[in-house]
Amino acid sequence: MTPYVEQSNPQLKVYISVVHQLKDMIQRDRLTSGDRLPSERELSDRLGVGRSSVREAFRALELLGLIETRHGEGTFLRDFRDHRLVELLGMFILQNGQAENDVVEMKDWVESASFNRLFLSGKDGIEHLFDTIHAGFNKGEISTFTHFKSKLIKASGNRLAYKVWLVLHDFDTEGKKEILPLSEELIYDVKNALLTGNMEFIRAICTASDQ
Amino acid sequence: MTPYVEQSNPQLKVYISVVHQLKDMIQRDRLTSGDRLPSERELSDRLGVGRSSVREAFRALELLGLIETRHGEGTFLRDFRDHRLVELLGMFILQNGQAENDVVEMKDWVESASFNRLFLSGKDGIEHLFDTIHAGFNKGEISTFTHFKSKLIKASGNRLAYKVWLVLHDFDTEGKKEILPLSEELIYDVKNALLTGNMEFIRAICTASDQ
DNA sequence: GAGATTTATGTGGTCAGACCAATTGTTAAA
DNA sequence: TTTAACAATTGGTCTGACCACATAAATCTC
Repeated sequence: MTPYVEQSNPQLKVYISVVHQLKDMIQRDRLTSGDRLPSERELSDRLGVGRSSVREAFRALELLGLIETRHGEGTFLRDFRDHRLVELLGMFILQNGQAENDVVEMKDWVESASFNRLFLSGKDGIEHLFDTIHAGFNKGEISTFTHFKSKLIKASGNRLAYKVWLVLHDFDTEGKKEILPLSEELIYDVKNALLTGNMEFIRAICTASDQ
Repeated sequence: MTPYVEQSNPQLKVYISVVHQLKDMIQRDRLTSGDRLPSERELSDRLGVGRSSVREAFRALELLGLIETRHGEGTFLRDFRDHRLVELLGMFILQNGQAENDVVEMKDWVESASFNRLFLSGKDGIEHLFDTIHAGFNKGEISTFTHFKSKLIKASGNRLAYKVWLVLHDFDTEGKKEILPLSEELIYDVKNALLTGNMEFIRAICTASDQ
């Protein structure tokens, strides 16, 4: 009926504005990963909003992996590179009767492209990478072919691709178990294939391991 | 009905478990975009948790753009394409250009692999596909190169890859505009390249259009 | 009876307060 | 000095209250 005075931003929810103010605060104060954010109660007080609204903003950012909360300690900023956007998106994209073939194929694509990227990165990088992988293998930290492969993909340098691969892999390997044992010899073969650009060999190995 | 039995993992926060149960519910009930989710109060009751915990889960998913809440109406599932990945990335993550490079590169991978898949599908499929594309072009339905490209990727057959491409493309083209005009000749050239397996040509075109 | 108006109900939006649990710093005791 | 008990701070969760918005039902008006 009577047109009432509209507020500055009628649609904007409080928790959204808190998110934005947090972003501004982070930029203004040059906060980086590990830095502590104000407590929920202090922020609630300072911004003049209810604590529940602050929590809604915090929980949203926490689910995204942008902040980390420790009970009794406080809320801390995380490395933004550790965001969980891909996982969350994948959680809802990869749901309704997703064709398994699509997932497997896409995973193959990411793997192939990652290996190719690794090959293009040059000899030195590969040598150094396999030094650490060998060390990990000897210490028993890397014991499965899948783990070995994930190290390679991660090391290939595209963080996004690695995250996507992890999600696809999780979805793809529901209830499956590792069948291909990892040996020093296998690692050596893959290394040689990467050095020489023998991508077919690597694909063959991966195909054999992905049952 | 059956009250939710408290989960075994005591560390798991309530709102996280709500997120997972929402995912399961969506999956189980085959909910798709536009469908309504239970109200906060009903969910709170059904899951045996406080309404504030349900809200924390809802707010997180809302910030991601996976759900939509309408005051007085309820909470609805959104199309995954309405995700807020772009804004969130821009707000917090896009500090180093690396993240952006990752997106561009990964998009390239998906495109290349899709085109290759199309090539492998054989002559008949490509001919038929371009019949409909030509029709769409003449009717003005397909007027940009990007739209043309998206048709190809979608037609390549991997629905998941298409979804992923849409997300990546959204991010990649933030604030950019189409610069490559779509012509009948260009369509013809791409078709020939697909028929002959001239992937380099297609990549060159795409690279030229993706500024 | 048809249309407009009011009411009731359901829903999200927000806040305040209470209580618990975990952590840390301070104080008191040994 | 070391250790134990305590207090303060902080996140985790629930409950209840109230408002704003939307829709369906009941009511009124013509």
